[in-house]
Amino acid sequence: MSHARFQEDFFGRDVLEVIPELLGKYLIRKFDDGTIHKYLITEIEAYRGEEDLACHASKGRTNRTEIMYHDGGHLYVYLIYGIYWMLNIVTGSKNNPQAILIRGIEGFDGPGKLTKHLKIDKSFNGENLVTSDRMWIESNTEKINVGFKTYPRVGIDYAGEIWKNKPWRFILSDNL
DNA sequence: GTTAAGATTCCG
DNA sequence: GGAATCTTAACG
Repeated sequence: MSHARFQEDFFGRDVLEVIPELLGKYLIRKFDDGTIHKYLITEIEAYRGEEDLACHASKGRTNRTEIMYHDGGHLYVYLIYGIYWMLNIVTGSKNNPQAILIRGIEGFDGPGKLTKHLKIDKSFNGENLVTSDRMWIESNTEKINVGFKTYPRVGIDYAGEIWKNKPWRFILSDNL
């Protein structure tokens, strides 16, 4: 099969619409040595708008969150705890800050672990998944319908009961 | 300029 | 449970 890279229209919708569809799809990484690897996306979380107190954009538009205000399809990458890079995919329309945190891919569970393996760093912040030659998303032709379960998001105790309890963490089930 | 806290992981 | 480790944002 030729490339089935996802385009702007996929990422441009509301994050809650995109997130169940992103599960079970492939994250493609082309490393500097030219090798291309495909990773099944197994665990992701949604962060939705300024009203979502767990979303970084809840504090408004800053240099850090600027990328989330762009239209969908860009990457939002930041360092957490001084050690780990977090990989997020921006979704939604322009000036509508949303993102999906990639928490797990096949073989590498944990947002900090997978970015280490994928060699993600700050240079990926703002990367465009539609035009990038080192990272993009492809459809999965083998598994059309995937099962998933939802859970509350992780590590956001500060966000208050309402947002803390939103079932916006999606995990791929053993499917079909 | 200083400081507090964080979308995590590993070790004990 | 605690440390590692550094960027961001909120002070002033």
